[in-house]
Amino acid sequence: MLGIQEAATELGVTMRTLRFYEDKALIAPQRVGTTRIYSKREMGRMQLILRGKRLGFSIREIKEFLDLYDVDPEHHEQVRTLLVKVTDRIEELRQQKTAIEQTLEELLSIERQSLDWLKGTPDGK
DNA sequence: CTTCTTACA
DNA sequence: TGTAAGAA
Repeated sequence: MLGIQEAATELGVTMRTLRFYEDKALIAPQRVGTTRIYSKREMGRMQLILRGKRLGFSIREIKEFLDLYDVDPEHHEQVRTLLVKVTDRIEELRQQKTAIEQTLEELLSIERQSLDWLKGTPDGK
């Protein structure tokens, strides 16, 4: 059981971040009076939240996944939901990748044309 | 001094 | 999410 300061340090986030996710109902640390206590469970959930964020999932998506952790002990529906989200995310990234490649090609084309134009001018360069 | 809440950026 | 302010 850790205090908010220690929990934050261990997770590499700030106390604000922990309170933020609690406000979004992704975690629900115990309370001793008004001070928060972070158990192994909250720490584990935070690890998953942080990873979900790294992978580009929204807080809502992460919450959906996390909530199944309690409702579905065997993690059946949980894994299915995860697979769907992961598949969607992969597709989303592929589209972004294509968009970036197109923009890049367009930019490279302009760069080439500019360079060529410069070659034909007096003080060219 | 540390944590909490609330509000604003 | 950071930061600030006032309470506990």
